Amino acid sequence: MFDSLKARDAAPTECGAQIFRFGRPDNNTQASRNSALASPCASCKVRGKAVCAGLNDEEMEDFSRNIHTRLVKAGKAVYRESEAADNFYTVVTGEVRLANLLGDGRRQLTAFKSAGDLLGENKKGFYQSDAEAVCDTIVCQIPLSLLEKYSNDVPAMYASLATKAQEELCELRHHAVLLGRKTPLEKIATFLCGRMDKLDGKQEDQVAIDLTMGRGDVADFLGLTIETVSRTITKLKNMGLLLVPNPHHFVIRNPARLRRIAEGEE
Amino acid sequence: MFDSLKARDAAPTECGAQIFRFGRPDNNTQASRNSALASPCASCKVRGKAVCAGLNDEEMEDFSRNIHTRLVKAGKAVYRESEAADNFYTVVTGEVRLANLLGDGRRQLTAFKSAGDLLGENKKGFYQSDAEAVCDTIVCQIPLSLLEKYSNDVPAMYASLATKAQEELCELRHHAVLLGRKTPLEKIATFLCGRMDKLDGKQEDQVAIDLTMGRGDVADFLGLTIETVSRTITKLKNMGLLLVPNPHHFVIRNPARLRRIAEGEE
DNA sequence: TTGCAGCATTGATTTAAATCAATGCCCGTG
DNA sequence: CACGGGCATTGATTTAAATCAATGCTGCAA
Repeated sequence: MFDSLKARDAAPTECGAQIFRFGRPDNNTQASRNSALASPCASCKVRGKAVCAGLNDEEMEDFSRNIHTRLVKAGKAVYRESEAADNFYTVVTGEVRLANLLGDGRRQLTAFKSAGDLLGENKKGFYQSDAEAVCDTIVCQIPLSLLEKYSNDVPAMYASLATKAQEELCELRHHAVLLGRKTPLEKIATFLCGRMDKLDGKQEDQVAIDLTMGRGDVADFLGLTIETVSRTITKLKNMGLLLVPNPHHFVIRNPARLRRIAEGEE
Repeated sequence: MFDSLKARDAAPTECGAQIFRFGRPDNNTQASRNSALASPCASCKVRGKAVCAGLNDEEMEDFSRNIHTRLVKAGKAVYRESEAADNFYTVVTGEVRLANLLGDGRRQLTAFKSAGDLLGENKKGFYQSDAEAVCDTIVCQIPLSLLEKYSNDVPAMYASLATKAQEELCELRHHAVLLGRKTPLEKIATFLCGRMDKLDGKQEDQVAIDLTMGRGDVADFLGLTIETVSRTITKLKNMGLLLVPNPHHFVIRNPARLRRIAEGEE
Protein backbone atom coordinates (compact mmCIF):
# COMPACT_ATOMS: atom_id res chain seq x y z
CA MET A 1 0.00 0.00 0.00
CA PHE A 2 2.69 2.46 0.93
CA ASP A 3 5.37 1.23 -1.39
CA SER A 4 6.35 4.65 -2.56
CA LEU A 5 6.47 5.98 0.95
CA LYS A 6 8.97 3.47 2.25
CA ALA A 7 12.06 4.93 3.84
CA ARG A 8 14.46 6.15 1.25
CA ASP A 9 18.20 6.25 1.79
CA ALA A 10 17.40 3.47 4.22
CA ALA A 11 21.01 2.36 4.78
CA PRO A 12 20.90 2.43 8.57
CA THR A 13 24.50 3.35 8.77
CA GLU A 14 26.35 3.69 12.00
CA CYS A 15 26.97 7.24 13.11
CA GLY A 16 29.37 8.92 10.73
CA ALA A 17 31.78 9.55 13.53
CA GLN A 18 35.13 10.93 12.60
CA ILE A 19 35.71 13.25 15.50
CA PHE A 20 37.69 16.39 14.88
CA ARG A 21 39.24 18.36 17.61
CA PHE A 22 38.22 21.31 15.60
CA GLY A 23 37.77 22.25 12.00
CA ARG A 24 37.55 25.85 10.98
CA PRO A 25 34.20 25.93 9.25
CA ASP A 26 34.23 26.60 5.54
CA ASN A 27 30.92 26.77 3.85
CA ASN A 28 31.51 24.00 1.39
CA THR A 29 31.08 20.33 2.07
CA GLN A 30 34.73 19.68 2.74
CA ALA A 31 35.89 19.76 6.34
CA SER A 32 38.68 22.23 6.80
CA ARG A 33 42.04 20.87 7.67
CA ASN A 34 42.45 20.74 11.39
CA SER A 35 44.15 23.94 12.42
CA ALA A 36 44.23 23.27 16.19
CA LEU A 37 43.58 26.80 17.37
CA ALA A 38 43.71 27.60 21.05
CA SER A 39 40.07 28.64 21.10
CA PRO A 40 38.35 27.34 18.05
CA CYS A 41 35.06 28.93 19.01
CA ALA A 42 36.65 32.37 18.72
CA SER A 43 36.58 32.13 14.96
CA CYS A 44 33.37 30.15 14.67
CA LYS A 45 31.15 31.51 11.94
CA VAL A 46 27.88 30.61 13.61
CA ARG A 47 28.82 31.87 17.04
CA GLY A 48 26.52 34.83 16.80
CA LYS A 49 23.49 32.64 16.09
CA ALA A 50 24.16 29.63 18.30
CA VAL A 51 23.35 28.93 21.94
CA CYS A 52 26.87 29.84 22.98
CA ALA A 53 26.33 33.41 21.77
CA GLY A 54 25.79 34.69 25.30
CA LEU A 55 29.07 33.48 26.77
CA ASN A 56 31.91 35.84 27.57
CA ASP A 57 35.47 35.17 26.42
CA GLU A 58 36.51 33.25 29.50
CA GLU A 59 33.43 31.05 29.49
CA MET A 60 33.87 30.53 25.80
CA GLU A 61 37.41 29.38 26.40
CA ASP A 62 36.19 26.69 28.78
CA PHE A 63 33.34 25.87 26.47
CA SER A 64 35.62 25.33 23.53
CA ARG A 65 37.72 22.86 25.50
CA ASN A 66 34.72 20.62 26.01
CA ILE A 67 33.15 20.50 22.61
CA HIS A 68 34.02 18.53 19.52
CA THR A 69 33.56 19.36 15.89
CA ARG A 70 32.38 16.40 13.90
CA LEU A 71 32.15 15.88 10.17
CA VAL A 72 29.12 13.82 9.25
CA LYS A 73 29.05 12.51 5.70
CA ALA A 74 25.94 12.82 3.57
CA GLY A 75 23.34 10.26 4.61
CA LYS A 76 25.01 9.35 7.88
CA ALA A 77 23.41 9.92 11.25
CA VAL A 78 24.31 12.58 13.76
CA TYR A 79 22.22 10.57 16.19
CA ARG A 80 19.44 8.03 16.05
CA GLU A 81 16.10 7.64 17.74
CA SER A 82 16.23 5.95 21.14
CA GLU A 83 19.97 6.45 21.57
CA ALA A 84 20.98 8.05 24.85
CA ALA A 85 20.62 11.80 24.38
CA ASP A 86 23.94 12.87 25.87
CA ASN A 87 24.72 15.66 23.45
CA PHE A 88 23.24 18.65 21.77
CA TYR A 89 24.64 19.87 18.48
CA THR A 90 24.97 23.10 16.64
CA VAL A 91 25.05 22.82 12.88
CA VAL A 92 28.12 24.65 11.64
CA THR A 93 27.88 23.98 7.92
CA GLY A 94 25.71 21.71 5.81
CA GLU A 95 22.24 20.52 6.65
CA VAL A 96 20.56 17.93 8.83
CA ARG A 97 17.12 16.34 8.51
CA LEU A 98 15.06 15.19 11.48
CA ALA A 99 13.23 11.99 10.62
CA ASN A 100 10.66 9.77 12.25
CA LEU A 101 9.75 6.37 10.91
CA LEU A 102 6.70 4.19 11.09
CA GLY A 103 7.13 0.46 11.49
CA ASP A 104 6.58 -0.30 7.80
CA GLY A 105 9.06 2.31 6.63
CA ARG A 106 6.86 5.32 6.02
CA ARG A 107 8.89 8.37 6.90
CA GLN A 108 8.11 11.90 8.00
CA LEU A 109 10.70 14.63 8.20
CA THR A 110 9.89 17.24 10.81
CA ALA A 111 12.61 19.79 10.13
CA PHE A 112 15.72 20.68 8.25
CA LYS A 113 18.42 22.23 10.41
CA SER A 114 21.13 24.38 8.92
CA ALA A 115 24.00 26.62 10.01
CA GLY A 116 23.46 28.03 13.48
CA ASP A 117 20.51 25.80 14.33
CA LEU A 118 20.43 23.79 17.49
CA LEU A 119 19.99 20.07 17.24
CA GLY A 120 18.96 17.83 20.06
CA GLU A 121 16.18 16.85 22.36
CA ASN A 122 15.79 15.04 25.53
CA LYS A 123 12.73 13.16 26.53
CA LYS A 124 13.66 10.95 29.44
CA GLY A 125 17.22 10.79 28.25
CA PHE A 126 16.65 9.51 24.73
CA TYR A 127 16.49 11.03 21.30
CA GLN A 128 13.06 10.79 19.73
CA SER A 129 14.03 11.20 16.09
CA ASP A 130 16.83 10.34 13.72
CA ALA A 131 19.07 13.25 12.78
CA GLU A 132 20.79 12.60 9.47
CA ALA A 133 23.13 14.71 7.39
CA VAL A 134 21.51 15.70 4.10
CA CYS A 135 24.90 16.56 2.65
CA ASP A 136 28.35 16.49 4.17
CA THR A 137 27.84 18.43 7.36
CA ILE A 138 29.90 19.79 10.20
CA VAL A 139 28.32 19.84 13.63
CA CYS A 140 29.58 21.10 16.94
CA GLN A 141 28.93 18.51 19.61
CA ILE A 142 27.99 19.96 22.99
CA PRO A 143 27.71 17.60 25.95
CA LEU A 144 24.39 17.99 27.69
CA SER A 145 26.24 18.35 30.97
CA LEU A 146 28.11 21.36 29.64
CA LEU A 147 24.91 22.98 28.50
CA GLU A 148 23.38 22.39 31.90
CA LYS A 149 26.40 23.81 33.67
CA TYR A 150 26.19 27.08 31.81
CA SER A 151 22.45 27.19 31.65
CA ASN A 152 22.34 27.61 35.39
CA ASP A 153 25.12 30.19 35.51
CA VAL A 154 24.36 32.17 32.41
CA PRO A 155 20.75 33.25 32.19
CA ALA A 156 21.32 34.42 28.64
CA MET A 157 22.02 30.87 27.63
CA TYR A 158 18.87 29.58 29.24
CA ALA A 159 16.96 32.35 27.59
CA SER A 160 18.50 31.41 24.27
CA LEU A 161 17.54 27.78 24.78
CA ALA A 162 14.01 28.72 25.77
CA THR A 163 13.66 31.04 22.80
CA LYS A 164 14.91 28.40 20.43
CA ALA A 165 12.44 25.89 21.85
CA GLN A 166 9.62 28.39 21.43
CA GLU A 167 10.60 29.11 17.85
CA GLU A 168 10.81 25.45 17.09
CA LEU A 169 7.35 24.89 18.53
CA CYS A 170 5.99 27.74 16.48
CA GLU A 171 7.56 26.39 13.31
CA LEU A 172 6.28 22.93 14.01
CA ARG A 173 2.74 24.20 14.54
CA HIS A 174 2.84 25.94 11.22
CA HIS A 175 4.17 22.78 9.69
CA ALA A 176 1.22 20.92 11.15
CA VAL A 177 -1.09 23.34 9.36
CA LEU A 178 0.78 22.60 6.17
CA LEU A 179 0.60 18.84 6.62
CA GLY A 180 -3.01 18.75 7.67
CA ARG A 181 -4.63 21.41 5.55
CA LYS A 182 -2.59 22.64 2.63
CA THR A 183 -2.76 21.50 -0.99
CA PRO A 184 0.38 20.20 -2.71
CA LEU A 185 0.73 23.53 -4.51
CA GLU A 186 0.57 25.42 -1.23
CA LYS A 187 2.94 22.97 0.39
CA ILE A 188 5.64 23.40 -2.23
CA ALA A 189 5.14 27.16 -2.23
CA THR A 190 5.45 27.26 1.56
CA PHE A 191 8.54 25.12 1.43
CA LEU A 192 10.23 27.37 -1.08
CA CYS A 193 9.26 30.49 0.87
CA GLY A 194 10.76 28.93 3.97
CA ARG A 195 13.96 28.45 2.05
CA MET A 196 13.92 32.06 0.93
CA ASP A 197 13.46 33.20 4.50
CA LYS A 198 16.59 31.36 5.57
CA LEU A 199 18.62 33.56 3.25
CA ASP A 200 20.05 36.65 4.90
CA GLY A 201 19.50 39.07 2.06
CA LYS A 202 16.12 40.67 1.57
CA GLN A 203 13.90 39.07 -1.03
CA GLU A 204 14.04 41.20 -4.14
CA ASP A 205 12.40 40.59 -7.46
CA GLN A 206 14.15 37.32 -8.02
CA VAL A 207 15.62 34.99 -5.47
CA ALA A 208 17.99 32.12 -6.15
CA ILE A 209 17.71 29.09 -3.94
CA ASP A 210 19.70 25.92 -3.82
CA LEU A 211 18.49 22.79 -2.16
CA THR A 212 20.82 20.33 -0.57
CA MET A 213 18.18 17.62 -0.39
CA GLY A 214 16.57 15.51 -3.08
CA ARG A 215 12.93 15.17 -4.06
CA GLY A 216 12.46 12.27 -1.68
CA ASP A 217 13.36 14.39 1.31
CA VAL A 218 11.09 17.18 0.15
CA ALA A 219 8.26 14.68 -0.27
CA ASP A 220 8.75 13.22 3.19
CA PHE A 221 8.92 16.69 4.70
CA LEU A 222 5.69 17.81 3.06
CA GLY A 223 3.70 14.61 3.38
CA LEU A 224 3.61 13.95 -0.37
CA THR A 225 5.06 11.45 -2.83
CA ILE A 226 8.07 12.16 -5.00
CA GLU A 227 5.86 12.18 -8.08
CA THR A 228 3.53 14.79 -6.67
CA VAL A 229 6.45 16.97 -5.64
CA SER A 230 7.85 16.76 -9.13
CA ARG A 231 4.55 17.46 -10.86
CA THR A 232 3.83 20.38 -8.57
CA ILE A 233 7.19 21.97 -9.22
CA THR A 234 6.49 21.63 -12.93
CA LYS A 235 3.16 23.33 -12.38
CA LEU A 236 4.78 26.28 -10.63
CA LYS A 237 7.27 26.45 -13.45
CA ASN A 238 4.45 26.56 -15.98
CA MET A 239 2.75 29.27 -13.99
CA GLY A 240 5.86 31.35 -14.56
CA LEU A 241 6.72 31.51 -10.88
CA LEU A 242 9.87 29.44 -10.98
CA LEU A 243 12.91 28.64 -13.01
CA VAL A 244 14.55 25.31 -12.32
CA PRO A 245 17.92 25.28 -14.07
CA ASN A 246 18.62 21.93 -12.43
CA PRO A 247 16.91 19.82 -9.77
CA HIS A 248 18.87 21.44 -6.98
CA HIS A 249 18.64 25.05 -8.06
CA PHE A 250 15.57 27.21 -8.16
CA VAL A 251 14.95 30.80 -9.07
CA ILE A 252 11.82 32.33 -7.61
CA ARG A 253 10.58 34.86 -10.12
CA ASN A 254 7.71 36.26 -8.10
CA PRO A 255 8.27 35.88 -4.36
CA ALA A 256 5.22 37.94 -3.43
CA ARG A 257 2.83 35.80 -5.43
CA LEU A 258 4.47 32.60 -4.22
CA ARG A 259 3.94 33.78 -0.69
CA ARG A 260 0.27 34.42 -1.33
CA ILE A 261 -0.12 30.94 -2.76
CA ALA A 262 1.69 29.53 0.26
CA GLU A 263 -0.89 31.10 2.54
CA GLY A 264 -3.83 29.86 0.51
CA GLU A 265 -4.73 33.33 -0.65
CA GLU A 266 -5.14 32.57 -4.31
CA MET B 1 -12.98 23.95 -2.78
CA PHE B 2 -12.51 23.64 0.93
CA ASP B 3 -16.07 24.27 1.96
CA SER B 4 -16.16 21.48 4.45
CA LEU B 5 -12.90 22.56 6.00
CA LYS B 6 -13.96 26.08 6.79
CA ALA B 7 -13.52 27.13 10.39
CA ARG B 8 -16.26 25.71 12.51
CA ASP B 9 -17.47 27.39 15.69
CA ALA B 10 -16.29 30.48 13.90
CA ALA B 11 -17.88 32.98 16.29
CA PRO B 12 -14.79 35.10 16.91
CA THR B 13 -15.90 35.97 20.37
CA GLU B 14 -14.00 38.31 22.57
CA CYS B 15 -12.04 36.65 25.32
CA GLY B 16 -14.36 34.99 27.79
CA ALA B 17 -12.98 37.10 30.56
CA GLN B 18 -14.75 36.84 33.89
CA ILE B 19 -11.80 36.97 36.23
CA PHE B 20 -12.02 35.06 39.47
CA ARG B 21 -9.76 35.78 42.34
CA PHE B 22 -9.74 32.06 42.79
CA GLY B 23 -12.05 29.17 42.24
CA ARG B 24 -11.44 25.90 44.02
CA PRO B 25 -11.26 23.54 41.09
CA ASP B 26 -14.01 20.98 40.78
CA ASN B 27 -13.67 18.62 37.93
CA ASN B 28 -17.00 19.38 36.38
CA THR B 29 -17.71 22.27 34.07
CA GLN B 30 -19.10 24.50 36.78
CA ALA B 31 -16.74 26.97 38.37
CA SER B 32 -16.68 26.59 42.11
CA ARG B 33 -18.09 29.39 44.17
CA ASN B 34 -15.34 31.75 45.13
CA SER B 35 -14.01 30.70 48.47
CA ALA B 36 -11.35 33.42 48.88
CA LEU B 37 -8.72 31.28 50.56
CA ALA B 38 -5.54 32.90 51.82
CA SER B 39 -3.41 30.80 49.51
CA PRO B 40 -5.55 29.32 46.80
CA CYS B 41 -2.62 27.43 45.28
CA ALA B 42 -2.28 25.41 48.47
CA SER B 43 -5.34 23.39 47.59
CA CYS B 44 -4.85 23.40 43.86
CA LYS B 45 -5.46 20.01 42.36
CA VAL B 46 -2.99 20.35 39.52
CA ARG B 47 -0.19 21.76 41.63
CA GLY B 48 1.83 18.59 41.42
CA LYS B 49 1.79 18.59 37.63
CA ALA B 50 2.08 22.28 36.83
CA VAL B 51 5.09 24.56 36.46
CA CYS B 52 4.67 25.85 39.97
CA ALA B 53 5.32 22.38 41.36
CA GLY B 54 8.89 23.26 42.34
CA LEU B 55 8.08 26.25 44.53
CA ASN B 56 8.34 26.11 48.31
CA ASP B 57 5.53 27.32 50.56
CA GLU B 58 6.77 30.86 50.83
CA GLU B 59 7.30 31.26 47.13
CA MET B 60 3.95 29.68 46.51
CA GLU B 61 2.37 32.24 48.77
CA ASP B 62 3.80 35.06 46.70
CA PHE B 63 2.96 33.23 43.53
CA SER B 64 -0.66 32.83 44.50
CA ARG B 65 -0.99 36.56 45.11
CA ASN B 66 -0.06 37.29 41.54
CA ILE B 67 -2.09 34.83 39.61
CA HIS B 68 -5.73 34.82 38.62
CA THR B 69 -8.10 31.99 38.06
CA ARG B 70 -10.29 32.54 35.06
CA LEU B 71 -13.38 30.69 33.91
CA VAL B 72 -13.51 30.48 30.16
CA LYS B 73 -16.85 29.38 28.72
CA ALA B 74 -17.02 26.74 26.01
CA GLY B 75 -15.98 28.15 22.64
CA LYS B 76 -14.48 31.34 24.05
CA ALA B 77 -10.82 32.21 23.69
CA VAL B 78 -8.20 32.08 26.40
CA TYR B 79 -6.09 34.10 24.01
CA ARG B 80 -5.91 34.79 20.29
CA GLU B 81 -3.19 34.74 17.71
CA SER B 82 -1.18 37.96 17.46
CA GLU B 83 -2.35 39.28 20.82
CA ALA B 84 0.44 40.39 23.13
CA ALA B 85 1.68 37.30 24.91
CA ASP B 86 1.77 38.63 28.45
CA ASN B 87 0.54 35.55 30.24
CA PHE B 88 1.03 31.86 30.45
CA TYR B 89 -1.76 29.64 31.68
CA THR B 90 -2.13 26.38 33.47
CA VAL B 91 -5.28 24.46 32.69
CA VAL B 92 -6.98 23.63 35.97
CA THR B 93 -10.12 21.90 34.72
CA GLY B 94 -11.69 21.49 31.32
CA GLU B 95 -9.89 21.48 28.01
CA VAL B 96 -8.38 23.94 25.56
CA ARG B 97 -7.66 23.56 21.85
CA LEU B 98 -4.80 25.29 20.06
CA ALA B 99 -5.89 26.40 16.61
CA ASN B 100 -4.28 27.94 13.57
CA LEU B 101 -6.26 29.27 10.66
CA LEU B 102 -5.57 29.77 6.99
CA GLY B 103 -6.91 32.86 5.28
CA ASP B 104 -9.89 31.08 3.76
CA GLY B 105 -10.96 29.48 7.00
CA ARG B 106 -9.27 26.12 6.86
CA ARG B 107 -8.31 25.19 10.38
CA GLN B 108 -5.69 22.98 11.98
CA LEU B 109 -5.64 22.13 15.66
CA THR B 110 -2.17 21.43 16.97
CA ALA B 111 -2.97 20.26 20.49
CA PHE B 112 -5.56 19.73 23.16
CA LYS B 113 -4.47 20.90 26.58
CA SER B 114 -6.08 19.56 29.73
CA ALA B 115 -5.65 19.69 33.50
CA GLY B 116 -2.07 20.42 34.51
CA ASP B 117 -0.91 21.37 31.03
CA LEU B 118 0.90 24.61 30.39
CA LEU B 119 -0.52 26.97 27.84
CA GLY B 120 1.31 29.81 26.25
CA GLU B 121 4.03 30.75 23.87
CA ASN B 122 6.07 33.71 23.13
CA LYS B 123 7.54 34.46 19.79
CA LYS B 124 8.58 38.05 19.75
CA GLY B 125 5.95 38.89 22.30
CA PHE B 126 2.88 37.60 20.48
CA TYR B 127 0.79 34.47 20.60
CA GLN B 128 1.02 32.42 17.43
CA SER B 129 -2.18 30.42 17.79
CA ASP B 130 -5.68 30.76 19.12
CA ALA B 131 -6.33 29.01 22.41
CA GLU B 132 -10.03 28.24 22.82
CA ALA B 133 -11.93 26.44 25.52
CA VAL B 134 -13.45 23.22 24.20
CA CYS B 135 -15.83 23.09 27.13
CA ASP B 136 -16.22 25.36 30.14
CA THR B 137 -12.68 25.56 31.42
CA ILE B 138 -10.81 27.02 34.36
CA VAL B 139 -7.33 28.32 33.74
CA CYS B 140 -4.77 29.78 36.07
CA GLN B 141 -3.35 32.93 34.55
CA ILE B 142 0.35 33.43 35.23
CA PRO B 143 1.93 36.73 34.20
CA LEU B 144 5.00 36.15 32.08
CA SER B 145 6.92 38.48 34.36
CA LEU B 146 6.15 36.26 37.34
CA LEU B 147 7.33 33.21 35.50
CA GLU B 148 10.52 34.98 34.55
CA LYS B 149 11.11 36.12 38.10
CA TYR B 150 10.95 32.62 39.48
CA SER B 151 12.56 30.98 36.51
CA ASN B 152 15.80 32.75 37.34
CA ASP B 153 15.61 32.03 41.06
CA VAL B 154 14.22 28.55 41.02
CA PRO B 155 16.11 26.23 38.70
CA ALA B 156 13.47 23.59 39.18
CA MET B 157 10.97 25.86 37.52
CA TYR B 158 13.20 26.48 34.56
CA ALA B 159 13.83 22.80 34.32
CA SER B 160 10.11 22.19 34.42
CA LEU B 161 9.57 24.73 31.65
CA ALA B 162 12.35 23.26 29.56
CA THR B 163 11.03 19.75 30.06
CA LYS B 164 7.55 20.79 29.11
CA ALA B 165 8.84 22.46 25.95
CA GLN B 166 10.75 19.31 25.05
CA GLU B 167 7.71 17.13 25.61
CA GLU B 168 5.60 19.43 23.53
CA LEU B 169 8.13 19.31 20.70
CA CYS B 170 8.20 15.55 20.87
CA GLU B 171 4.43 15.33 20.80
CA LEU B 172 4.22 17.73 17.92
CA ARG B 173 6.76 15.74 15.91
CA HIS B 174 4.73 12.62 16.39
CA HIS B 175 1.69 14.53 15.37
CA ALA B 176 3.49 15.58 12.21
CA VAL B 177 4.04 11.90 11.43
CA LEU B 178 0.35 11.35 11.94
CA LEU B 179 -0.67 14.25 9.72
CA GLY B 180 1.77 13.51 6.96
CA ARG B 181 1.86 9.75 6.80
CA LYS B 182 -0.94 7.98 8.63
CA THR B 183 -4.21 6.67 7.20
CA PRO B 184 -7.51 7.84 8.65
CA LEU B 185 -7.82 4.55 10.53
CA GLU B 186 -4.39 5.01 12.07
CA LYS B 187 -5.13 8.63 12.84
CA ILE B 188 -8.28 7.87 14.78
CA ALA B 189 -6.61 4.95 16.54
CA THR B 190 -3.68 7.17 17.51
CA PHE B 191 -6.02 9.85 18.73
CA LEU B 192 -7.94 7.44 20.94
CA CYS B 193 -4.74 5.92 22.29
CA GLY B 194 -3.54 9.40 23.16
CA ARG B 195 -6.72 9.93 25.09
CA MET B 196 -6.21 6.65 26.91
CA ASP B 197 -2.70 7.69 27.87
CA LYS B 198 -3.97 10.85 29.50
CA LEU B 199 -5.92 8.73 31.96
CA ASP B 200 -4.06 8.01 35.17
CA GLY B 201 -5.15 4.42 35.63
CA LYS B 202 -3.38 1.65 33.78
CA GLN B 203 -5.06 0.46 30.61
CA GLU B 204 -6.79 -2.79 31.38
CA ASP B 205 -8.95 -4.89 29.11
CA GLN B 206 -11.47 -2.15 28.54
CA VAL B 207 -10.99 1.57 28.82
CA ALA B 208 -13.73 4.17 28.95
CA ILE B 209 -13.00 7.51 27.37
CA ASP B 210 -15.04 10.63 27.16
CA LEU B 211 -14.36 13.36 24.70
CA THR B 212 -15.11 16.96 25.46
CA MET B 213 -14.78 17.98 21.82
CA GLY B 214 -17.03 17.35 18.85
CA ARG B 215 -16.28 15.61 15.56
CA GLY B 216 -15.28 18.87 13.93
CA ASP B 217 -12.47 19.40 16.41
CA VAL B 218 -11.29 15.84 15.99
CA ALA B 219 -11.30 16.30 12.21
CA ASP B 220 -9.32 19.52 12.40
CA PHE B 221 -6.85 17.95 14.79
CA LEU B 222 -6.25 14.94 12.56
CA GLY B 223 -6.32 16.65 9.19
CA LEU B 224 -9.55 14.94 8.08
CA THR B 225 -13.14 15.91 7.34
CA ILE B 226 -15.99 15.33 9.76
CA GLU B 227 -17.42 12.69 7.47
CA THR B 228 -14.22 10.70 7.35
CA VAL B 229 -13.90 10.86 11.12
CA SER B 230 -17.41 9.57 11.49
CA ARG B 231 -17.01 6.79 8.96
CA THR B 232 -13.71 5.71 10.47
CA ILE B 233 -15.17 5.51 13.95
CA THR B 234 -17.94 3.37 12.53
CA LYS B 235 -15.33 1.14 10.95
CA LEU B 236 -13.53 0.65 14.25
CA LYS B 237 -16.88 -0.12 15.82
CA ASN B 238 -17.57 -2.73 13.18
CA MET B 239 -14.13 -4.23 13.75
CA GLY B 240 -15.20 -4.83 17.32
CA LEU B 241 -12.58 -2.50 18.76
CA LEU B 242 -14.92 0.16 20.06
CA LEU B 243 -18.23 0.78 21.67
CA VAL B 244 -19.73 4.21 21.19
CA PRO B 245 -22.68 4.56 23.56
CA ASN B 246 -22.98 8.17 22.48
CA PRO B 247 -20.89 10.54 20.39
CA HIS B 248 -18.92 11.75 23.39
CA HIS B 249 -18.30 8.42 25.09
CA PHE B 250 -16.13 5.62 23.84
CA VAL B 251 -15.18 2.27 25.25
CA ILE B 252 -12.00 0.77 23.88
CA ARG B 253 -12.45 -2.97 23.90
CA ASN B 254 -9.00 -3.95 22.76
CA PRO B 255 -6.42 -1.32 23.67
CA ALA B 256 -3.47 -3.47 22.58
CA ARG B 257 -4.80 -4.00 19.08
CA LEU B 258 -5.81 -0.37 18.76
CA ARG B 259 -2.27 0.59 19.65
CA ARG B 260 -0.87 -1.68 16.96
CA ILE B 261 -3.18 -0.12 14.40
CA ALA B 262 -2.12 3.32 15.58
CA GLU B 263 1.49 2.49 14.82
CA GLY B 264 0.70 1.09 11.40
CA GLU B 265 1.54 -2.43 12.46
CA GLU B 266 -1.53 -4.13 11.04
C1' DT C 1 -45.95 19.44 22.44
C1' DT C 2 -43.97 21.02 18.31
C1' DG C 3 -40.43 22.92 15.84
C1' DC C 4 -35.95 24.01 15.07
C1' DA C 5 -30.86 24.20 15.30
C1' DG C 6 -26.78 21.83 15.65
C1' DC C 7 -24.43 17.63 15.48
C1' DA C 8 -23.52 13.09 13.71
C1' DT C 9 -24.16 9.54 10.56
C1' DT C 10 -24.69 7.46 6.10
C1' DG C 11 -24.92 7.23 1.04
C1' DA C 12 -23.64 8.72 -3.82
C1' DT C 13 -20.39 10.98 -6.62
C1' DT C 14 -16.30 13.42 -7.77
C1' DT C 15 -11.67 14.36 -7.72
C1' DA C 16 -7.10 14.86 -6.37
C1' DA C 17 -3.22 12.44 -5.14
C1' DA C 18 -1.17 7.83 -4.76
C1' DT C 19 0.26 4.07 -7.31
C1' DC C 20 2.08 1.72 -11.22
C1' DA C 21 4.99 2.11 -15.12
C1' DA C 22 8.09 3.96 -18.56
C1' DT C 23 11.55 7.13 -20.03
C1' DG C 24 15.12 10.48 -19.65
C1' DC C 25 19.06 12.71 -17.71
C1' DC C 26 23.34 13.25 -15.28
C1' DC C 27 27.36 11.68 -13.27
C1' DG C 28 30.74 8.66 -11.94
C1' DT C 29 33.17 4.42 -13.18
C1' DG C 30 35.14 0.86 -15.78
C1' DC D 1 33.51 6.44 -24.66
C1' DA D 2 30.03 3.28 -23.17
C1' DC D 3 27.63 1.57 -19.48
C1' DG D 4 24.94 1.52 -15.31
C1' DG D 5 22.79 3.40 -11.23
C1' DG D 6 20.38 6.81 -9.00
C1' DC D 7 17.27 10.60 -9.49
C1' DA D 8 13.80 13.18 -11.64
C1' DT D 9 10.16 13.66 -14.72
C1' DT D 10 6.04 12.37 -17.13
C1' DG D 11 2.03 9.50 -18.36
C1' DA D 12 -1.85 6.12 -17.34
C1' DT D 13 -4.68 4.15 -13.93
C1' DT D 14 -6.51 3.32 -9.47
C1' DT D 15 -8.23 4.49 -5.21
C1' DA D 16 -9.10 6.67 -1.03
C1' DA D 17 -10.82 10.62 0.88
C1' DA D 18 -13.23 14.94 -0.06
C1' DT D 19 -17.37 16.78 -1.55
C1' DC D 20 -22.24 16.92 -2.18
C1' DA D 21 -26.53 15.58 -0.33
C1' DA D 22 -29.99 13.51 2.60
C1' DT D 23 -31.56 11.76 6.94
C1' DG D 24 -31.66 11.09 11.82
C1' DC D 25 -31.00 12.23 16.59
C1' DT D 26 -30.92 15.27 20.78
C1' DG D 27 -31.90 18.87 23.37
C1' DC D 28 -33.52 23.45 23.85
C1' DA D 29 -36.95 27.04 23.21
C1' DA D 30 -41.20 28.73 21.83
